[in-house]
Amino acid sequence: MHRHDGHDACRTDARDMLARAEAVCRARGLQFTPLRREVLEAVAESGKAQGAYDIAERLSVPGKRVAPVSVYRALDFLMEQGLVHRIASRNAFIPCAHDHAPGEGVIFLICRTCGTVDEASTEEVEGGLERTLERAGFTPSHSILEVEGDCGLCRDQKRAP
Amino acid sequence: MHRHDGHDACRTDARDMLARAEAVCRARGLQFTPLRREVLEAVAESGKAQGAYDIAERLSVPGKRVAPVSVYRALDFLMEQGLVHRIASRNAFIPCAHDHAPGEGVIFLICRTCGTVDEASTEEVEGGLERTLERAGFTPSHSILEVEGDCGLCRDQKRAP
DNA sequence: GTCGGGGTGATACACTGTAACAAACCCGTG
DNA sequence: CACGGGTTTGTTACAGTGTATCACCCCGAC
Repeated sequence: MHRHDGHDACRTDARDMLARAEAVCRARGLQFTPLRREVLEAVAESGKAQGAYDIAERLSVPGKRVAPVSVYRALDFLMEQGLVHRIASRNAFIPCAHDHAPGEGVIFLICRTCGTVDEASTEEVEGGLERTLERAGFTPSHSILEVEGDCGLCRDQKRAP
Repeated sequence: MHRHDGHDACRTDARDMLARAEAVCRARGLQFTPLRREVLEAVAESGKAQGAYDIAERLSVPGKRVAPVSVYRALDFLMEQGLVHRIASRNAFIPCAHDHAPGEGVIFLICRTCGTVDEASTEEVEGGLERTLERAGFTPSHSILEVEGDCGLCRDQKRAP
């Protein structure tokens, strides 16, 4: 599982992500264009979840404006390739921090204090969730699991300020 | 747990809900105003999740327009009292179908075919979720659990058309 | 070359939600 | 009854999120 030892760790993640994204696209015969790279970088450069408009603003420089619609298209692409996740409760996006085991879902751990979003595996809830759905006669296709609270760092800082 | 035997069942639920809402407000010394009643009725009259603007339109009649902002205020009130839930992945609202055991969460079962939203208890995933959060050093304050898929009725209809 | 498809730019628009202020209402008190 | 304070609602305006549409560009295939 992915853990934030400190916020500098994200920088390293970003480099890994770009390499992974490049590999994924090459393997699937898809284009990893400059825009897509820049959007992925913008998402990856912060542990926090980024709004599409934030990304657009960050990528815009005097003379070259990146419109939100372009960001959305790049994000759609990146999400289809599993490189970016959408946080429904925040209307925001985060880089996918790790390769997921096939068939396994993700729990998003959203820190309400520092805004970072961590990922955890669903392996320990999968069984109970399946039983619950089975009992309800429901056939799942996609699950959203988002938990808001305080991450370890912020909790410690509150306890010993 | 709440089960949809057929869509007519929702009509009955709606009546129960209004009675319960009235009781809850009286017990807490809060006003169950006509607007709040109408909004709750509008939400309850359909098993589907309703958008705030849909509700506003449904409540508006020639000569008396209900503005979305009024609907939002009523929804905020109803959510605070636990009478209505918000579905984050749909930007929509549903009536709360049952009294929740204290300290227990809800899983929303969203049918992508007919749009109805059912509720299930989190009791069978609670343990695994707590262990996962504990391991991640994360202190939860609020969880969102939404599953999209096919409800029993729609699955049966697909299997035997 | 030109034809076609994917990607991008640009504008406009739809949908979702909130801020701010005024008017109406309720209710207890003097 | 009149007053005063809190709550609810109406109204307008606006911020934030996401999509539709069309034109343009690039590049590879025929």
